[in-house]
Amino acid sequence: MAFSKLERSTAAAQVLEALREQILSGDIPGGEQLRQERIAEELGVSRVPVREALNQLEAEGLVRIVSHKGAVVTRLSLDELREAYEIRAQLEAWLLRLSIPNLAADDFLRAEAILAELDAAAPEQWSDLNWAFHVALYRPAARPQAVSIARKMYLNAYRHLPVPARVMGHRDRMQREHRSLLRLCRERDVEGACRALDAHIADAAAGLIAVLSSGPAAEAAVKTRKKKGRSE
Amino acid sequence: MAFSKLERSTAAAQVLEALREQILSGDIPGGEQLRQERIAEELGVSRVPVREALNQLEAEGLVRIVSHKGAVVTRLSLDELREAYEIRAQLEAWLLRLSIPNLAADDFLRAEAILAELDAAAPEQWSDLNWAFHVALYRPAARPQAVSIARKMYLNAYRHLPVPARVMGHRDRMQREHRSLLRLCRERDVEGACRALDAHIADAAAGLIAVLSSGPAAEAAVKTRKKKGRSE
DNA sequence: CGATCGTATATTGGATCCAATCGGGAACGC
DNA sequence: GCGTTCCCGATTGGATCCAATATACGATCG
Repeated sequence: MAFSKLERSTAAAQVLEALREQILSGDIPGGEQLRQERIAEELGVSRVPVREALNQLEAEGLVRIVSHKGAVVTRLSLDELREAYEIRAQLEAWLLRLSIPNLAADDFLRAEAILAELDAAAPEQWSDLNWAFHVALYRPAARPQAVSIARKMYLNAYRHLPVPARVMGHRDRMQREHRSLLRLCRERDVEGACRALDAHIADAAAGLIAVLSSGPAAEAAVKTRKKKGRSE
Repeated sequence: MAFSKLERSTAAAQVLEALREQILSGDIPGGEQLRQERIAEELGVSRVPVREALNQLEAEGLVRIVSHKGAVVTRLSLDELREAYEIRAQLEAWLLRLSIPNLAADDFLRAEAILAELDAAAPEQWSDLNWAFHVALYRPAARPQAVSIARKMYLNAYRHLPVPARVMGHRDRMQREHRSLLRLCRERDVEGACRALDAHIADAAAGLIAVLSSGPAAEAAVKTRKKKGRSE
């Protein structure tokens, strides 16, 4: 079995965590059917906590449940992906605008530390570190709900990027954009920083959409894997 | 029992719908403990679908579940309420900006019909109609996720407005603001309309916050009711 | 030969039963 | 008198069992 029986709080919470992790990482690709029985036995619990977790995931928009048919991992259309990035751009630009005047030396240090970490990190960590960098810049804005929404949009889009496209990805370019964004924040150039942030997000969107629309081959490869069974 | 056994899809979905309705309408006030047993017998189902519904509500942020202690209806702090309105303002201004150039005669007609309906409607319908008006203006933007987020923020804030404050509320003022906003949209005055919308939302926020911070009496009255039991 | 209806099976939805945990109160000791 | 400990009731979490429903396959009839 692929999972180890963790010992923490409730079984439902563990199942939720495990499933969410696997969905957001792309380990379980969009379109995949989630069978309660299989998940239950893989995690060593009964179907009840699995169902509770699935319900929660549905409310989070990560799976879609149809009565008596089961749960399927959702997949965002190109339009939905575009919109997710647009929403991020709107919210994060606003956050940055609020934040820049109050960014402290501490914040800059942490942001730089994250960038340094990102330079050396393995691809699986890029997503989290990238987001950590963004959030570091928004801390003084003190708008947790907005950050949470933006994060949700970020993760929900990122999982659609096929794994091969992540490693060969545009990390250098991203890092350049990060560093110039950080510089603009240091100079308290609100308008410049917001423009840079907007461009940065638009860039990421364009990259994802380019991969998805030009290379349906990769998508197909991911889809076929679901048929073979993922029980190893 | 307060609920009639509806016959539709699954029991869990019915419970979810019923609970969400009651929470968003303010019928079940924030801070209230939700006992599975009671809800189950009131709706004539077992505790299982109730738990599934509660899990979903937790993911929606309407209740908070603590292990082995139960579910409590969440209550937003003043800061959180302020932020919810700010997020609405950001997203809806963006939506309006996208929308105005493409608003058709049809849209204006529908918006006006909603305003007319609002003039005559009972207080319980104000919330839905108010939102329907806003959404009518955003239709050409074709950004369903953003609308959905804004709606969630709207509903989540509105349920905190004590019922007495709703009826004596500022409907006339709201309607004036609605009509001038609509006029600006007709004139394709993007900047003016966005300013008006921003002011409109800020107004609503100020009203709610004024009621909540000046009149903790009403809040206390609501809280005490929870002790008496709501079984009628 | 094809379409349609029925049945059989797999899978989900729900109910009941049991276990784990929390809260409060009583008994005990200091 | 006050604090501590232990136990009991209440409530939630989880497992097993049963019911309902959808899908697939095959039989029957036109």
